[in-house]
Amino acid sequence: MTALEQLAELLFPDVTVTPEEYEVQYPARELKEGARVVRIAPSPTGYLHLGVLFTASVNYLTARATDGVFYFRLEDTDKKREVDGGAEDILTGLRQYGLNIDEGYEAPDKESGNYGPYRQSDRAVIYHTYAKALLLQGNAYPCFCTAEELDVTRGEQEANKQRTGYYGKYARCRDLSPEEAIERVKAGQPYVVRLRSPGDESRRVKFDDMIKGTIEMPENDQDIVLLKTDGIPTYHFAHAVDDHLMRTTHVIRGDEWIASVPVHLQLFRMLGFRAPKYAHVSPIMKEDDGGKRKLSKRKDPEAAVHYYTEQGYPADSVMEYLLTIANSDYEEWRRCHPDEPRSAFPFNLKKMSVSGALFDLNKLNDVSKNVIAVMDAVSVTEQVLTWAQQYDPALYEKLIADRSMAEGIFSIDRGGNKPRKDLAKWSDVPAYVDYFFRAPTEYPWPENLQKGDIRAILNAYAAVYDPTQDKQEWFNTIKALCPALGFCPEVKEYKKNPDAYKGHAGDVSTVIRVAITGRRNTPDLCSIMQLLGKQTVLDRLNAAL
RNA sequence: GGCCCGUUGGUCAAGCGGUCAAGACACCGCCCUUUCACGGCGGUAACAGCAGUUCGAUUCUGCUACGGGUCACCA
Repeated sequence: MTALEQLAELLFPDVTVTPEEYEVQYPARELKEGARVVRIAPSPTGYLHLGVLFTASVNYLTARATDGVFYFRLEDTDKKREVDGGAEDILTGLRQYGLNIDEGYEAPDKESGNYGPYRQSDRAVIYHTYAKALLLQGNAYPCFCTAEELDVTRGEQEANKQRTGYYGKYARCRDLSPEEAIERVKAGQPYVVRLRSPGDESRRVKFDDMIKGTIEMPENDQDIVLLKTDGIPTYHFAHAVDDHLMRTTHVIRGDEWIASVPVHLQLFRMLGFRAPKYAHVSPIMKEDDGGKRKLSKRKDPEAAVHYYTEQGYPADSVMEYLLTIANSDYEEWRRCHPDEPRSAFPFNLKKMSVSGALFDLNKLNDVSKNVIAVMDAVSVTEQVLTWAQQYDPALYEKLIADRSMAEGIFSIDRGGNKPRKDLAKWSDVPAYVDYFFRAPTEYPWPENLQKGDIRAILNAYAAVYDPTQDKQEWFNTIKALCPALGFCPEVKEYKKNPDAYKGHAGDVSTVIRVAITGRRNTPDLCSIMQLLGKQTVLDRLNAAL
């Protein structure tokens, strides 16, 4: 056995198979022409980020649009940053937003698909197998430099205005003999495994990004870390091994990775893998002091997907909004296909914007109003209750006490061609339904009316109030009251000769509206009165006098 | 700082050498209307700057400015 072989055995005692065997175990997928295999591969470092949801959506739609595969891989290779329940939070979130996976990690003891394991911490031996092969080929080596030494080197490089990093003459462990490496390993020195990069900084690599277009960069000449001291792979190495073995055809990820593509391409080549196609998605930005910056987990509450849940934005609304950002012709498609599932949209990576979009709450609200406007009352009630139960117990109590009343409230002016669009999110509901549950505390009477006129109107109406009237009858009653009160029954008539009247039928109905709801503006008053019931209406009429 | 990428109205965004430079959100006005909302109609508002290529540049090239990303044993 050569010294190199001895070193390989010493470093990777757990490896019992060869890369070739994995090729057999994970064969090319049998899919129809053009089908794309994509994935979402988050690391469980906290709650689900809007950017991850966005990228996941893009992957999901790509799979659906090509009859491909959308799978989930858990990148839990950084135990320091890992957050308890992080993976579950992400999975729950994706499910909640309808991004169902075709295969992959689903729970700590559950996964589906033939290309697993889908949790990187379960794949150690696979990475080691490939690292060992690289080592045996002379394409990888153990490095014993400590963090402190690396810091010193970086300091020198910066002082000398050199590029920082582990390359060329700075790659001190690169040419350690196998014998010496063996000795140091046996002596218990910690080490990482590095790639022996064949790259040359003066050469250029070119690749086609499906979103950004053709990009040219200097070749990678850094001896990047493949396996960390704990034997766990870095992102770069895991990416190459996993996406090859899982037969990913298109890597669609955040564009913070674009600078690493030369490293990735090099890794794929050295491992003998065919590189996937890349598509780098621009981040969702946020306005900040007049400038733009990436939505930040720390600074921006709206970066967390659970923010939208708490605010009560329906999952559909958020997804619809995200899609309008992803492909700008989505809105038009939606108008033409109001009932189709999102997965039917002919999504195309090439239609994605190259630069990052500013997150626009206005637009989200508008999209969401449209989403909610076409829901039926039963469904709205259901969702409001579900939301309120968790985030607004007081509202929940009010609504659950009389569910049919709740449905009645949400039925007002709903349906038909011109539905109301009052609600953008469930947290708008408390203010919207407020007056159904309590008598007015103040009365914003119309300024143009005298106190005496108001009393007269209220008295006159109370005398003829009939709770069984429908909307038309109701308004006819109002009109009939007008002449005796000195008001004009017809608005048009009034406008022709305003001085002849104290006001018009609209003013009369406004007075009643204010008395009953405490507001000048509400949806259809007749419906409101019907829901309130006779006794409540009379009580409020009297209270206002 | 090196290396990448980007820059069309307040925001999102069509455009891919010849357009009076789409559309959506927001804003404003008018109409409809018992209030509000919905809806309809209309309006304000943009090609970062400078060179070059071209008969002609928002579209192609270069430079400048500004913005973003990245330079870890994090992903």
